[in-house]
Amino acid sequence: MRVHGAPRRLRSLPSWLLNQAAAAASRATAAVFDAEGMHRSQFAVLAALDEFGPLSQAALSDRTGLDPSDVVRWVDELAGTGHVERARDPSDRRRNVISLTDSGRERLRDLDEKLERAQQELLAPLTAAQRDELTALLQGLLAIAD
Amino acid sequence: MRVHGAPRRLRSLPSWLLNQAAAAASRATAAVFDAEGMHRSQFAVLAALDEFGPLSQAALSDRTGLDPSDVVRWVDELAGTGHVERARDPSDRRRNVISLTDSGRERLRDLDEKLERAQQELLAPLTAAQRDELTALLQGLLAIAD
DNA sequence: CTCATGTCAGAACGACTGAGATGG
DNA sequence: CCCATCTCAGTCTTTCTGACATGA
Repeated sequence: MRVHGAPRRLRSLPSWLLNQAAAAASRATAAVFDAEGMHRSQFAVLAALDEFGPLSQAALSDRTGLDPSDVVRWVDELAGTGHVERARDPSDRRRNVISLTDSGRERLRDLDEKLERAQQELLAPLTAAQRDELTALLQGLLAIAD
Repeated sequence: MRVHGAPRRLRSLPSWLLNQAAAAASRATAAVFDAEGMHRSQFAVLAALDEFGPLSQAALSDRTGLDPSDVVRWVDELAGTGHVERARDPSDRRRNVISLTDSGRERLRDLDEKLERAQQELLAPLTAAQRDELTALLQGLLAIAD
């Protein structure tokens, strides 16, 4: 993508810059996920399960921001590849309890490393201090505390 | 969207933060474009024409980052609403010369105002200094000089 | 009855691909 | 002949909507 010659109106507009930067970020991480035969959203699901333990699909939707109907599909795939397990919650039989398998945990560690390298690549034009600052500002914008 | 309870792995990952922030930015500006019956990409086209004067569609694609085949459609619509004019370039008859009409220039000023308000809303959690810093960091990330 | 949860099919959208027509 | 430009049709992806079944 050519952005170097963009009009000032665009290149000084935060919403446009965020969209361009997100596109660059997607390109940077796509290679990782493609190589692993895995999808971004699946990584989000694995991350949520690793941090919070077994969760219902509704809780997974809340934690990841994924649409509930999409959680169905990603969990289907992750269950198919053995990275998570789906079980009925005995205490509330509407719910599925999704839990991480050892294989899922391994895959997550794999992805951590490779994603870290992708971040370095994406953020290459920035100094270490600037990277931290950008991260902090984005967290602030999204009202997320780190 | 619920991001407040996202796993640390996600909420400290710049590529994820950029995607979430871009989604928030799209939501903030969608209201403006919808109300004006106009699309983001049309704004980008108008902005490029206003800053650089009449351009071929290929040049518009370069300036805006839009796909050439999408430029066709947006210019179609903008010509239909009278905001731009399409003329054959006499010096190279493969090319269309797209130029902004007075009506297009007016619309652009309209959008400037309303988009500015949308930015304020989007960036509300940040101080003025932080907003400038975020803008500068994103420009740096995209290797854009302001 | 109501609400929450999970499931499914498909709509809507945006970004892109490939092929063809025209002309330099 | 090769390349640039524009156009069109259609794919691919992601996200979301609406309807439904099950169960609290």
